Amino acid sequence: MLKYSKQTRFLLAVDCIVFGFDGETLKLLLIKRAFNPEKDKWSLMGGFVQATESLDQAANRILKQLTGLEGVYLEQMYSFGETSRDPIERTVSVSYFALIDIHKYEKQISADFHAEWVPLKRIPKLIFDHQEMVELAKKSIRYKAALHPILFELLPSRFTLPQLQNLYESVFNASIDKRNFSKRVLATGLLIKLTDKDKAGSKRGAFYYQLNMQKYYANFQAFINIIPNPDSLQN
Amino acid sequence: MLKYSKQTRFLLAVDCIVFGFDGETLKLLLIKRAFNPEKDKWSLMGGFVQATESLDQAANRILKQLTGLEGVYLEQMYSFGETSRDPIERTVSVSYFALIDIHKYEKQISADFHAEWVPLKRIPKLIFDHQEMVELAKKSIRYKAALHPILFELLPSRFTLPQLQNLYESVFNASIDKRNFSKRVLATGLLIKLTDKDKAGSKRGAFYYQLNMQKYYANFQAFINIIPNPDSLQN
DNA sequence: CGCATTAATTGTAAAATAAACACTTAAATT
DNA sequence: AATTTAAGTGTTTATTTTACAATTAATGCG
Repeated sequence: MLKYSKQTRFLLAVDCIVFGFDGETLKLLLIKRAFNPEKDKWSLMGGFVQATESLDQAANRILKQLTGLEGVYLEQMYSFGETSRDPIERTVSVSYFALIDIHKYEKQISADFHAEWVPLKRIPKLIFDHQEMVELAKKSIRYKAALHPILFELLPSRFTLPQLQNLYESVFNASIDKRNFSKRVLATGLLIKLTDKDKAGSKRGAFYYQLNMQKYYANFQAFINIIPNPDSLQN
Repeated sequence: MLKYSKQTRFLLAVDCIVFGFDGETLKLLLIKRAFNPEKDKWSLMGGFVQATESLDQAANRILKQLTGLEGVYLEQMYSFGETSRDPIERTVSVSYFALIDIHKYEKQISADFHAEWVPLKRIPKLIFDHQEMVELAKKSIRYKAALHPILFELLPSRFTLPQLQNLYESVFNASIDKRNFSKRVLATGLLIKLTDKDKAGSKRGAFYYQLNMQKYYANFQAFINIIPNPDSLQN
């Protein structure tokens, strides 16, 4: 078999920035690294790409190892290729961000992989350039969420408007007028109001909504402006 | 030195989708591949990442080889990692798109590298998955240009409003009302009207403008809406 | 030299969208 | 029954976007 024999070959890794939302707080899934180098330090979930799998397959495999979940919302973000980003051996990392419903497996996670949900506001020091990856991921979901309805991926199938607003406010680090917010969100036609309420958050209770999946998939690429002033994305 | 000894290593390539605009037509810079496999077939400009350079450095090096230019607008786009995208040996390609002022070196290009400017509407069959890269690049610049003033990178330092409008219309494959277009563009405050005219395109001549570089760099991240209906980005 | 041609330039009114703003209501608790 | 707490809801104003066509500058031709 013909080969490009003179060329250097590189280690390829995939790193996943996994976001979750518990109805109150935006969180990242981090692990205590189980092997050297940087054993026991906080890290994103990552792993080496195998010879037989594509990048997307690698990302999905790694995410499944971490969370047990398949079919998670996963999007390639950026490839990090500074020559000395891994002190042991040069490794190029293809980063992905994932948005998952935190409730779907709050438990199995930490048991199997020493993983933990950490509030985005209190991310510890991370290994290598993972800090930089997290920063870019925050920026990326803000950017994308300003234009597309991706944040629903973070919510359970039934959710309330106050929860949704809370999520948007967390992602954009802004407070939004609730009258205008509900107008905008409902105007998308993406939400179906259910007849029962979530009584957990208040005495009165808040009506549950669910996504109109038809419209959700149809309009996913469309621009949907939920955020008042997109200039908040500037950073 | 410690190594991740058990892991597979991969060839890493960089491929550049280079856009140019001659005042009339949007074009891509393509080359006739000089080596096997697929010798003499049309291809994007690419090359293998070297052991001592970062991904960005590789992209800049390759772009310089092709165009002789440095300091070109270059942005990492996406990493392609299907296992058999290169039939010879598995290669992961990190793609970049570049926006250049076509006039800066219309000539030296084709001489040195068998490169040619090809109208975007008439791209020939390309090797490997380069077709897919081009499609993604078209989509990416459309997306980005709808929100940020990147298209100025395609224009010479002095340009006219009709040229600029033509560029936007080419990128978005749409026609825009010229009164509304000039209002929007001028409202950004990014343009400085010069006192002389370009007499090439019409009898009356069109005034030259240049970028206010201060504002350009300051507002680059800001959202600038020049495109009437961003839903045209849906595809 | 005036006339015809061609593309550049410019403004306004109507419609749509976004922003600002506060009271009422449902349900649980005391 | 009264109190507490958060959910739910509408209107007015301001801003932005859209639709739409006549005038002007310069050239070349008769």
